[in-house]
Amino acid sequence: MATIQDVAKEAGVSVATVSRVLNQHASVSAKTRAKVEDVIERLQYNPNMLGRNLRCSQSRMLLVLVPSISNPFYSKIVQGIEDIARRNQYNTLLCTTDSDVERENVYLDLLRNRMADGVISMDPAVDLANIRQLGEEYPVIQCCEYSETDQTPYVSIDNQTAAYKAVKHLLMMGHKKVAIINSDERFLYARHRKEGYLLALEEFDIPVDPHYLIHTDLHFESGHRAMKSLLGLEDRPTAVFAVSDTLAIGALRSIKEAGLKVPDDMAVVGFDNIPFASMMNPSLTTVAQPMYEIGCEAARMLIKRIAAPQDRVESIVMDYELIIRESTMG
Amino acid sequence: MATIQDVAKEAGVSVATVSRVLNQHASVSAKTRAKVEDVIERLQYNPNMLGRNLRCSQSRMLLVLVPSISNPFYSKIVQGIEDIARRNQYNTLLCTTDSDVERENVYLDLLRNRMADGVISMDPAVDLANIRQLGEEYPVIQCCEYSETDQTPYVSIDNQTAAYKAVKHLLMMGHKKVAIINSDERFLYARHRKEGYLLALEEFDIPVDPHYLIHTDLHFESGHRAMKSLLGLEDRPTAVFAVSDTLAIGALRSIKEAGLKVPDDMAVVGFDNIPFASMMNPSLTTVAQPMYEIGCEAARMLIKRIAAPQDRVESIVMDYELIIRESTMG
DNA sequence: TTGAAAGCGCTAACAG
DNA sequence: CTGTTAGCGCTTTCAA
Repeated sequence: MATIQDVAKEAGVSVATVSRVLNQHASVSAKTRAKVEDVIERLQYNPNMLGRNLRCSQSRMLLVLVPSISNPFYSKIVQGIEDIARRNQYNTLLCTTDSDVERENVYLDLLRNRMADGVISMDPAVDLANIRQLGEEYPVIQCCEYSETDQTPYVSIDNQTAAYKAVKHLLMMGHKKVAIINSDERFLYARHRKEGYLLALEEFDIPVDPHYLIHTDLHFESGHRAMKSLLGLEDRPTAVFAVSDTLAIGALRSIKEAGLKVPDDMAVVGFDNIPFASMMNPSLTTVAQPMYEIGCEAARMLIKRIAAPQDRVESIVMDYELIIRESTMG
Repeated sequence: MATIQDVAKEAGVSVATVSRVLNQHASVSAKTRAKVEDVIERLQYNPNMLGRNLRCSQSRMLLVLVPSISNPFYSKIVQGIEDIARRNQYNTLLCTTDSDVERENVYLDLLRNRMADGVISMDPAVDLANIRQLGEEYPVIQCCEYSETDQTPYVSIDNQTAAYKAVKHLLMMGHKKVAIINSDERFLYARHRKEGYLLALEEFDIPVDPHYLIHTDLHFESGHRAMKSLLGLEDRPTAVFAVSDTLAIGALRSIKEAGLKVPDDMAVVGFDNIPFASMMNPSLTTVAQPMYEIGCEAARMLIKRIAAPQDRVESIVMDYELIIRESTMG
């Protein structure tokens, strides 16, 4: 394992010169440069980033906190982050928190340890007070889930309006009994989507039935279970709005197991438009989030912030789109 | 940002002592330890890993190369890797290669740059000669896809027998016309699964119809397209074996769009048993790979290898299981 | 255009 | 049990 010293000695120059060649400094004569490059090639020299990172006090690493990597929604966002990171010579440290505050905190140590130059947090479990304080000390971007009360920049969509439109679509199709399978309301997006749901009901003068309000996590087993309990209701709904495609997919399965037809017996709307949504049978009506672009924007914001920590970074609200498919329009 | 120097000065001890406290050395008196820990707390000191890593010449980072993070098959494996890594104080550097050799090579530079202590490669696109050479210089573990000719340790399943059993299941149900949607045969697992397919056909004295052999990538759009062309055949098959659940899911969609019934008009078997497989309508018969455990084993092997690079590490062949569901058994 | 030298923050001999 | 010191590999003044 050759070091910069070896290269310098072999090329008959100082380590400073080798470093300059490595970093494309203009102030190196063509001849010297050629000589050094030749030696680098011959010795198969690879700069040791551990040394460089210490010296430069940076890791060129972006910490990305996701609740789960299994949900294709997050994978898509991560793809966007990675692409932008790579283009800016950053690497991505992807960490799965399972929405566990403690685990999340361990990962945040990577920031404090200087193993990461900044963090994109998608983790709804985040201790918000914590994140805010962190945001004052380190470059932090919130993605999808965020705190309304602090200044940490975020990228998200208008969850309330999006949910409102999804539910309105069901109501316009004549449904009077619409349930919602929501996630935990400690998450802002869950609160917002519920508000949208309520707004739509109100507009159509439909009273809220508390039995139609279910809270759970995002796994499709949970969607499956939620739908099952909905189907067991005395006065069961004719349509359901699930705040995540994974939940909706679980719900579809439940309905099929009960021998019912979608959308005739039960219409279903999901949220996110993960790639699987269009492959389902029936295909899933859903609110499409621009997942990849959300990731890209978050990464751009973070990189900007790392480069100029004191600059103000504007939060971004992205567009969404209701995609109508078979699960509501047979 | 306090350094170890600050702590030492403030506590009135040497940096060596602080370092000893940090690293839980037994040889520190309780009193000194308490004093130092108190200062650490007060100064909110966090050790700078950049310094430690340089000094120790390690990054405590595991490089993980996956073709794609969108395929739940890989996400599950990555979960296993991450869990084991975390338990051993390693972090995971997850990199998506898109099966692009060049991108992969850029990521492998992270090894050469000492930004990672070892690598788990699941990338079928890997330049095999390359990986072998790398394996001589660095800790490398191959996962799922591997080279038969070199000594780099791997963890995988017996793809040939697994495919054989999957196809045999179809043949036992009376199918005489069984197609295979395979991926690129530059991948060992693709060659093995095809061999298993051929073996089963041979055992049942069924001649191979070249029209029933399709090669493509793993996206479900590709499965969708492949099935469509299969359905367009003059003498179309009555069953299909897809070498990945994603392909099978695309195929299911195609069949439904053609107005045909699964499994009556067309039986479908997938491979992997990703979580979505059981949620499909109809649910998908598939070969279950122990994805999570595969990841765990790969991580264990790598960590062992990093600790003792010269020790021999045995490759592991894991079990699989054919899971029969509605897509073949109505 | 180049080199000498300092130092990023940490760990680990070695000596006491 | 604790301190002194060297040095991991690199970049970057500063001076020549």
